[in-house]
Amino acid sequence: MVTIKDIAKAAGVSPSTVSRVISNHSRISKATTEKVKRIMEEMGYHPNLMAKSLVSKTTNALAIVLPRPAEELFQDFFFGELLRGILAHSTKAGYDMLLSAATSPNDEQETISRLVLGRRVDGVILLSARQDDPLIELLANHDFPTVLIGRTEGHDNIITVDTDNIQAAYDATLHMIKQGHTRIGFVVGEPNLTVSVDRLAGYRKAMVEAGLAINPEWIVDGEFLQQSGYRAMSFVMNIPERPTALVVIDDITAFGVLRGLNELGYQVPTDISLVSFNNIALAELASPAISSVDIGTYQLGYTASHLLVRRIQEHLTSQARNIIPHRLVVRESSIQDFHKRGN
Amino acid sequence: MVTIKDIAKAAGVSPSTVSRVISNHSRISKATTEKVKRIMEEMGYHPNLMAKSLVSKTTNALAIVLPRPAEELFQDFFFGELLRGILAHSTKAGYDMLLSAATSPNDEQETISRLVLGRRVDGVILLSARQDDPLIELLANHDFPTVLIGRTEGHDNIITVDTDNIQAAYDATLHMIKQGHTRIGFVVGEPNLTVSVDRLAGYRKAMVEAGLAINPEWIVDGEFLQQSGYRAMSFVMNIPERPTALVVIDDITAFGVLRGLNELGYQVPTDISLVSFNNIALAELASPAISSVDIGTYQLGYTASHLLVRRIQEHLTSQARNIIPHRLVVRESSIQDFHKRGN
DNA sequence: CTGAAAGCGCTTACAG
DNA sequence: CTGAAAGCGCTTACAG
Repeated sequence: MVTIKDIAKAAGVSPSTVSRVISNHSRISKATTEKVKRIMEEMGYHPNLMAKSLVSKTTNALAIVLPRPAEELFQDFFFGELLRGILAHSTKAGYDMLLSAATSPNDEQETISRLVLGRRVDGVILLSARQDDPLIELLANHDFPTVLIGRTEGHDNIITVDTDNIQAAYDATLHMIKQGHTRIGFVVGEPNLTVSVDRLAGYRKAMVEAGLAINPEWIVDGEFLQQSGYRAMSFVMNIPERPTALVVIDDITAFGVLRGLNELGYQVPTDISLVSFNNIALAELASPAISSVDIGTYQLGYTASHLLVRRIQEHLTSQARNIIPHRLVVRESSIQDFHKRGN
Repeated sequence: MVTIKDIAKAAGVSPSTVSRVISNHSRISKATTEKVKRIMEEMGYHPNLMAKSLVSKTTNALAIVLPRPAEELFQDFFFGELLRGILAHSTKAGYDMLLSAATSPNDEQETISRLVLGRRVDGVILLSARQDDPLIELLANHDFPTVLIGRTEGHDNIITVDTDNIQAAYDATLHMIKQGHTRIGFVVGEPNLTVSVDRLAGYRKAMVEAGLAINPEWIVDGEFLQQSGYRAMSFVMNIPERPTALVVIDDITAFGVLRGLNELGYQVPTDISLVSFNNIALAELASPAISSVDIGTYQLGYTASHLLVRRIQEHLTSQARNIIPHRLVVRESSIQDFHKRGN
């Protein structure tokens, strides 16, 4: 392991000078700079990042905290796309990303304390928000640079990047209403995630504004669906006044819905229309292709990293709440004509 | 920031003693241990991980190197599942994971040098193997603890965890042959990935052993497929002696194939049968459900982390090549009867 | 069972 | 433009 001292000795200068050359310090003669750089090259010098961190009190690393249970999350392309956006920026900004998963809630607290209070990272990105998340509490109390993808209340030192999920669900539902549907159902997700709460609210809002009734039986449990798409859909389709359209919490769930309907012999969109959220790559490859609200997932991730780095480097808390625009991508699953035209 | 010195002072002992309490050193009196622990709790002490790393010369962190272009990889559930397995183990073993993406090949070398030679991590997991990968070269030359998910040749200090892809493709092809197919095609992936090479080889082997001819036109370019599943499939289905079955490089590509066939009005498996690889969660939710070789993706990841940690902690190079067993999961896409029974 | 001292590899005022 | 010195927060022989 070649150190700064070795370089200094070989170059006939002091360690301080070598250090200054490395950090492009201004007042170093060109001659020295060149000589030192040449020798570093020759001797294969690489600065010890730990030593650097210790004295600079920065790590040039960020942590991504995966929502528990990490078991499921990767089943969703959504997180992959989010990671892609985060990494695109953080790599460019010169930050390493630490991926932190926790098995239990206690575990999670401990892991984060260790990383954050142990100064292993300079900032944290939380990938999802629960109601009254103790983790957010912890980070806010320490005023630790944090960006949450999602929303939270009552902590204005936590920067958030989010979709306007109420509006997004409103738009999706309105799309169905415009297609002439009046009996529109909603397939819910995990209830204590804010995203679930918001999307359901947007759906309700659109229905109410359009003067349409909501039959509680039209609200389908997405969790139940996972166990058996067949039975869940069988139940929905046998309600006397069954919905003719469904707004589905996310694309993966929509795949389950599609599958259940298929097994029952129903056609989408002829028998029932579908729209969902996130617009993962496969939504387009489903048969029929699934209409989905594109929430700019990559952009969410990229922006999260960007805001976090800015917060760290410039010590300025930017706007607390940042919204990434969404847009509905209409495909076969919600347009009757698509099929009839044999598209 | 409360340090070991602060604790020492408050507890009326030396910093050495505090350090020993933290690391559960044997010969420390119970009384001192308890007092120090209590005070650490009271004062909210958290060890500075960077300082610890500097002196112990270990980081308790591993790096995952994402294959370039990171742009695409997350589009595949496969990597998510792999990450899940890796994290499951590394978290348990007390290692943090660093996620490293590189934009360009040069960049990649530089990033890895920085992490590895800068002692930021104790080991590296490479997620995919190319022919003559310079990264493998670099890591092998430094004898740096490395696990490759895939295979490589001529570096016996690189531990590998892999699927027997030749056998897996052989099995998948044989499955088709047993269904009575004689004209079986293959949809290839990126040609310079070893996994592509191996799966194609396994397909050829099965065909040759069964005495079946391979028409070069039956080998379909998966890359071309991405641009237009429609045109790629249209080409295949219009070959005079068109294949009646396709072995597809992976599930995502199979979705593209399915989509192209659908647009052309062909039925799977009635008109053409399909089998693919990886068995991502969505394979089961496709319509029809896709037959796929389950390669134990989670297990691949878990094992990779396990072997790496063992290599680091016990300094023993385990078996260079480790194979995770695979098994074919048969679904509708390759069984005519499935459909006829209305399953 | 415990402490004083040296050191891990770097940075950064301070002085010249 | 450059160097000597102190220090970041920890660990670990060495000595008692």
